[in-house]
Amino acid sequence: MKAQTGTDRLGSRTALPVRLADDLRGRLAAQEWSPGEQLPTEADLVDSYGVSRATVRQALKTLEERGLITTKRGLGSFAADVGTIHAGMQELKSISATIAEMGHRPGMRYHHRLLRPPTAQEQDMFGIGPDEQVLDIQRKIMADDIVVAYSYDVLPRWVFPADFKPKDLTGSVFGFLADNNGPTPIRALANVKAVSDLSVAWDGALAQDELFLLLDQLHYDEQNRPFMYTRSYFIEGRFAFTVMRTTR
Amino acid sequence: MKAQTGTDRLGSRTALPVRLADDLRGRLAAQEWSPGEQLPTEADLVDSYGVSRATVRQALKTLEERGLITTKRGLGSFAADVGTIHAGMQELKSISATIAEMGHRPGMRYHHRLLRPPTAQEQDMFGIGPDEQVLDIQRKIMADDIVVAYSYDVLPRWVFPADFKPKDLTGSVFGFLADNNGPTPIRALANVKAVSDLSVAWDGALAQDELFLLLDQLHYDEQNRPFMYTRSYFIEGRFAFTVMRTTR
DNA sequence: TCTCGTATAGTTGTCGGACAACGGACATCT
DNA sequence: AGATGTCCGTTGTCCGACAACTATACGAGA
Repeated sequence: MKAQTGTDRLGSRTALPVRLADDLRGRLAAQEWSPGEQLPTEADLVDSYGVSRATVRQALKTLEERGLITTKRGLGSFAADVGTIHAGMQELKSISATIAEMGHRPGMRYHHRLLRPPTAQEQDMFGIGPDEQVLDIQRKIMADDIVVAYSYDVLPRWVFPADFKPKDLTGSVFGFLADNNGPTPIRALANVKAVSDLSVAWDGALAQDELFLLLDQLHYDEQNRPFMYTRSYFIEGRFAFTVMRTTR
Repeated sequence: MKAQTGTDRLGSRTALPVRLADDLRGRLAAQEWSPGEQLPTEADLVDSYGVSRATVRQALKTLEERGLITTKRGLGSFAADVGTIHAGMQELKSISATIAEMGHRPGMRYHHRLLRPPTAQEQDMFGIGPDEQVLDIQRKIMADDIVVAYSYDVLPRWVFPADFKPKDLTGSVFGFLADNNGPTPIRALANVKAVSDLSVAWDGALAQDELFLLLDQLHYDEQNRPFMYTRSYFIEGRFAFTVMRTTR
């Protein structure tokens, strides 16, 4: 009767509040409640989803932190007006997934990918020795065949299978790791900068005064190990970045 | 004995989990636990702070979403290694407060501030009529007397007291609103862009090829009303922006 | 009729206790 | 030595209860 065993009205086997939050997010995106309108009360959600109030409250909390709803004590929760649910810079997803969610066709073109010894900085960053190798990637990322970003990535050798060859990597890096028993990204610390550097593009396909939004980020896995460093140069104007800022 | 009535080990009258999270954040910043080290268990925190486990869990949850700790079922919560606690772009604070937290002395210099009729776009954005006025602000924001940003702000007239004169506004806008019964910012939706436009600086104090990180944001209050639109041009390199990106 | 305080119902915030699910450590068996 | 089972500590989820808060309705008094 309860959702303990698996599927009641929600998906399969991830954390219960996460599934509930995702479901509500979908209903919000579908405009089930117009902006400012009151959502079902916590008690109603408990009944309709068959989960405990603690679970409901945690799901509502994350939606509130993401700015999709506001909750007022003694009154209820209300839908915020964010017409298009913004993907949001703070959600950690692969660039390809983000492009797909925006309704475009993701693609990529590898400029090079090779195994090489790590620099001193990379040894320190990944906690590896000078004899362990790293995979060095340079690629273009495209949406509907239009270049939206140039990305420079570095990963330590251990994230890949023992018999890995650089040529095996074709599509999304995250996708490859998920399929090959690699680490799962849990979070990333990103530095955001504005840059204007002609040399980021190796194909000379850009205008003189091209601007980039640089996301300089280090990804961590479940064990809190840094396993991927990326510098992604997004061509200004071809990719929208939004951040929902909330007070704690 | 319990923290119900007010202060036990925490501050005064904000939400309990928020106070707890802030306290733990401080202890984390003070390196009370080294990276990877286990924090007290939820049961321990319940005892030491005199709050319920629900409160403890909610506080830990927000710390986890901010990337300060990681929690593993059956094991415990562990301090993440983020040497300097990054302010974070997703925390909604006034620029002045952020500068102060970074250990610098905030300052600002108003270029102009005047009441004027709203543009059509502003009427739509704030939901006001053409006869209501808006306050138009242009100012420089400084840290230790160094200019770090140029900011263009627009607020509808109703956020200010009836007898308000533009000259009354001297320091932080958020501070003024808090002191004068104005709306409290709850969240802001920010667009992040890289720009290179000489005309943003009215004092001609910038070099030719100056770069900016533009935060184009709309602030909302508790009633979900937009009440402040700001375009802040941060001079690249003088202000660090980080985003902790997490999977939901 | 209007104003003001009070009662009331509805909702979220916090509390306490309980059990299930999970991961590690250790003992046991083969 | 290696595999297997058991125990124990911790987090995940559930349940029920009460406090705190808000808006509304109502009634007393002017």
